[in-house]
Amino acid sequence: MEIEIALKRLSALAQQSRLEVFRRLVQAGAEGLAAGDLARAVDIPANTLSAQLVILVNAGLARSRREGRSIIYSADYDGMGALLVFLMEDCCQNRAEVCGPLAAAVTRPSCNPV
Amino acid sequence: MEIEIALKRLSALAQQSRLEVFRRLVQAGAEGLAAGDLARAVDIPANTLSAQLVILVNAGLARSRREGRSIIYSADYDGMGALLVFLMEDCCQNRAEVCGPLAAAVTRPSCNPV
DNA sequence: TCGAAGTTTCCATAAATGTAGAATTATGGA
DNA sequence: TCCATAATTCTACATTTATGGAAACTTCGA
Repeated sequence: MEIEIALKRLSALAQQSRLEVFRRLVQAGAEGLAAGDLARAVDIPANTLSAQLVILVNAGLARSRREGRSIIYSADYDGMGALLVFLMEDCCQNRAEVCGPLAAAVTRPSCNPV
Repeated sequence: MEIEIALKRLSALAQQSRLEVFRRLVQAGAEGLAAGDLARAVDIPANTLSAQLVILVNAGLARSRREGRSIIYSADYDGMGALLVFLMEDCCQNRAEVCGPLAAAVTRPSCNPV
């Protein structure tokens, strides 16, 4: 992954409300959440949230689609996975000290559903 | 990990020169690098770099120690590992879509030295 | 005790970011 | 066609962040 993209994604996550929004999107799964519902859930004015969502989408961490009058946002798992791989490989050079705790997390059952 | 700490670490990495500095520190390994050498390597004025290093240390991504007249900086692997675990577990809920590519990375030989 | 090397702190300035009111656009129902 | 709903874009303002010159601090060798 190019550094510029990694920086964009890191910046997108490095902000209180955007990180919370992203987590909610992950929880919501593939169906996603309408912008309005999201705004109510995180208690942020619709236009402010809209600006945050633009940043997440632009960073490749979320997607949007229209459904009637609503616009539905969902987490971009591929984008997030690629960021984690970048941090692990390019940034940390697969150092055992960093891999260790992560290997434990990645091999947990929740991470490998049947 | 607390959200606040995660945000601090993400912010610390979400900046061009700091990300580069962190990568160099990872490359340098446990011995680390003197602030001055680092400044020359990344071509940044000493005082500017110093401010960046404060941010990395404060975020728990780097450590410093004095050696004679020099101050040696090194990457904090534990801090970085914890951030990755946070992103994987708390943030992404160990979703298989995100774990997948990461599992591949984590099981590579370079990540599990003899 | 002095001076040089290495680094940080102080400070001011420029640039980027976050926020939300008001206006605008798109959609669907009456 | 008209209205209400859902969301975005425009705009301005306040806050935060990045940057580097100058001064100060610490360490070591002469």
